[in-house]
Amino acid sequence: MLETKGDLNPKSLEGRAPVPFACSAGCVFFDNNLCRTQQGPRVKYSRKQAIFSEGDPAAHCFKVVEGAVRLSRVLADGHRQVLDIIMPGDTFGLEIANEYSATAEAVGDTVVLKCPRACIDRRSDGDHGRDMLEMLSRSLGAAQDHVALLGHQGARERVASFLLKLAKAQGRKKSERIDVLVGRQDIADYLGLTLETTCRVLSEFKAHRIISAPSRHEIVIHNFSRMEAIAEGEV
Amino acid sequence: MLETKGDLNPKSLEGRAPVPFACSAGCVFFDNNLCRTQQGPRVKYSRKQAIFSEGDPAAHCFKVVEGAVRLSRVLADGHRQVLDIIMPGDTFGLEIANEYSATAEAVGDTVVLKCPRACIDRRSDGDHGRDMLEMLSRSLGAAQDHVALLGHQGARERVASFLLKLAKAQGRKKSERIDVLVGRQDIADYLGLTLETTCRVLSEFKAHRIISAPSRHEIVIHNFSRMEAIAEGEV
DNA sequence: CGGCATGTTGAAACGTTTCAACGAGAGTGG
DNA sequence: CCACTCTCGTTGAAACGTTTCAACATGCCG
Repeated sequence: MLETKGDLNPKSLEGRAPVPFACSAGCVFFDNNLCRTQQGPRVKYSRKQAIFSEGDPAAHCFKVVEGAVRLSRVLADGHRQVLDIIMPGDTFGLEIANEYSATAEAVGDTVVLKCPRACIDRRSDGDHGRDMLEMLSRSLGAAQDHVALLGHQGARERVASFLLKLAKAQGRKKSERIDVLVGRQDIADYLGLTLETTCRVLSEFKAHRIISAPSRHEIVIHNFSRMEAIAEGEV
Repeated sequence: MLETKGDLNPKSLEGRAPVPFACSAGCVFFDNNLCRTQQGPRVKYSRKQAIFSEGDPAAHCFKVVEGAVRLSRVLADGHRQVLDIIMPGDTFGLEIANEYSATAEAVGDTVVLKCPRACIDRRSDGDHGRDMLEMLSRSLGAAQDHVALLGHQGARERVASFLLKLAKAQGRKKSERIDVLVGRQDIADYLGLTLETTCRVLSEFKAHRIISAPSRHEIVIHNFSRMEAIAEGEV
């Protein structure tokens, strides 16, 4: 069930190899407001399409503009671990090794910015260097949070944390609708749980009227502070 | 039971604030062979001493020269998660935020290199920029490996992976003695297990003659490939 | 030598996984 | 438009592994 991967948008800067990338002072890739300005070398991927696969030569790094990207790895035993769900504004695929260490796939229709790695290698100076450090640092922080979550938390805490993460990423305040971008299996693989356990916890939250689920892909958090308490382990 | 923290060595460069740091072209911090060359702004910490604590202003970043450093975080529920055990040659404490997001403590007597963050901010260019990216990238890779480990692995796999990680970090080949730098509780907190489970797994390995433990702080892996098989989940 | 931190082992309790069955929704073709 | 199928989600009951609680062993340092 492999899907074809690569650029959907033939007009991306990708093709013009010799001129590496407009990566000097004003490189849009490093503009944190980019998601709003909507300009730059945007590439579109459709639902479930692979952006790169584990082991591919790490030729570009990316920033999510719209949609979301699932970063995952398949373990020796066949299980899949979702390492991160990357939201608009965050970056992925910035590797120092020559190969990607994980697979990135679009979750729903997704727009990303693509920056050739040559640009990183040649011009990792000044503000760009700092920006890249910042991106990596943020990814590292997210990974460490993830470790802390998987280390000592039960199923309830994990699911609650995930919902709060989604709510925060989508800028939601109390009692607002959340778009659950990914399916239950993805949530489970991200949280290190089984699909069934994830489902049961969600049902439990529903039963306690902490959330409701108008549809498969939407969740409303009715009791935000309760949810935060659960995430903190205050059963 | 808080221990006093800070420099043991008053002669460290720490005090001479106005002259930021000899961080130009030849900055030793970025020399990957540094552990061998043994020169530079070395600071010594003794067993269990804090190098920095979660929330402290992130004024320096560090590289381990000798010994090992435990990076941990205390969660809301009081549990402690060990995020990483940092071995010679690897870096820690490189934050973009203004505060450290975890606590770093020396495991046994430890020598580290200390680089003021000002140096990072001002001179994150050229080769240094790349080196820093490389460090962060390596930390990120380690964190992602850790996530994968905690996500879908049982106690046996976790302990086996940890022992192999130690062996690798110490450059051991088959059937050599490993220095278990940290205590059982640290191993447990790193692996997201309880002290008892960790202990039981170790005992099981001993019973199967895969390892032996001459002392509390030493382990010999007798059957390396068996250990690797266990780490991969091939029970 | 005592005293305390650390490590080890046992048995019961607990939570998650597994296996299995069923339900609901989306897309397809008749 | 309906019936079909396929994927995805939901729920139940038993099996499994880890945690918890408790007791005991060992090693280290005063």
